[in-house]
Amino acid sequence: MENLIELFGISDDLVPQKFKKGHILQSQGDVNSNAYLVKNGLLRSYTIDQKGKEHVFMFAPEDWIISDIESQEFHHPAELYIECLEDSELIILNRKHLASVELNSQQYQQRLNKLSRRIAVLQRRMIGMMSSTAQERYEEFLVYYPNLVGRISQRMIASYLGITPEALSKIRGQIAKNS
Amino acid sequence: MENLIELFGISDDLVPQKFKKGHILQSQGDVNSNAYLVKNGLLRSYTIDQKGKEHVFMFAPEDWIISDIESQEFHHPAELYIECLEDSELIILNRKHLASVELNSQQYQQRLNKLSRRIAVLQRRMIGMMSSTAQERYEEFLVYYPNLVGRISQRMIASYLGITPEALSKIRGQIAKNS
DNA sequence: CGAGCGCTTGATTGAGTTCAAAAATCGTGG
DNA sequence: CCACGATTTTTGAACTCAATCAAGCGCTCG
Repeated sequence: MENLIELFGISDDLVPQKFKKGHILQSQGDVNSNAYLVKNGLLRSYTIDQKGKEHVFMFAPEDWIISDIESQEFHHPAELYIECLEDSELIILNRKHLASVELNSQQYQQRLNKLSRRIAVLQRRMIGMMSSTAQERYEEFLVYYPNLVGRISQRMIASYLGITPEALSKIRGQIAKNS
Repeated sequence: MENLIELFGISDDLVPQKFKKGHILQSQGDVNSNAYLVKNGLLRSYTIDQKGKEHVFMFAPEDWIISDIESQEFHHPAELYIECLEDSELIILNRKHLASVELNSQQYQQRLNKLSRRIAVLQRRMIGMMSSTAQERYEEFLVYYPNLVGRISQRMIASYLGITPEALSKIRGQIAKNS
């Protein structure tokens, strides 16, 4: 946890702030987007597509950092909403912190490492999306995020998996039957 | 192009090597994986799933860098094959180059920038995968990679889009009819 | 206590897959 | 440069997984 903060080369003025469940930290289209370090609680990022449907992009429980990278790094309008799924305490990292003064080599390495890890996760998810059925993806989700399952509504999990809540409910019924 | 090499802090011993179309540079399971900088030609990375089906993960034309990040960065067995789709000239960047001696701050920033960009691309692709039909994804592909379309077989494009070649053929037929 | 939200269940529909076979294109050796 | 075999692309019919539509149950929190 401590080293997550060191990652940004700053430790003053980074006081955790409290937000209520349901609070939307930033919206699609926002230009000055932040990154959020979760001290405790749970966030999600998501988009709303042309047809008005939500798609969860990622969840961020304790010790995770969440942001719209494209917006934050390239100053584009954000594609993602970021929302509190629980009452949460967050450290807000704005552009000033992120594009901060000279970092040392180790801090850079840590940042590179974090980004690489995220790419690895996305890579696995993309491949799963292309090669696995909804049921297989759900079972994989249970394995990878066992501690999140109880905290997140089925609706959100379905949205993360790229299916409808109805489809997930049927899959769960199916799994329950075979055991 | 030049600055792509500078990105790795080295300019000696990085001589382009030639490979024939069809050559497989690395396979699923390989542990000592490299990154490949394409001077000219065209590469793809792909996996083969449990059912024996190929899924194209990305294409890399001139000036792109391609690698299995998880393998390269975290020393895991590679999940991706990397293959030449055309006769190609490549600069091979092995771990020694990538985990190289002290980079300067600008070089680090460039690397962070490259990784962020790749995340942005993956993010867009994931969201498209969840919210768009096969036809919409194909049309978006035509817009984003107009210069690749003629160089890549329909089979590969279908695989990149996450559909079968038959489905893509029907989509193309449909589009041709309406114009 | 009631209204609304989340989850389930069932019937119907539809986008894309699978299987099969024909037509077009590519590449290689003669 | 042509011819032949192999691969790619197209087309069609049957099928499947997940979406949609609709209705009902159970909570919670207001």
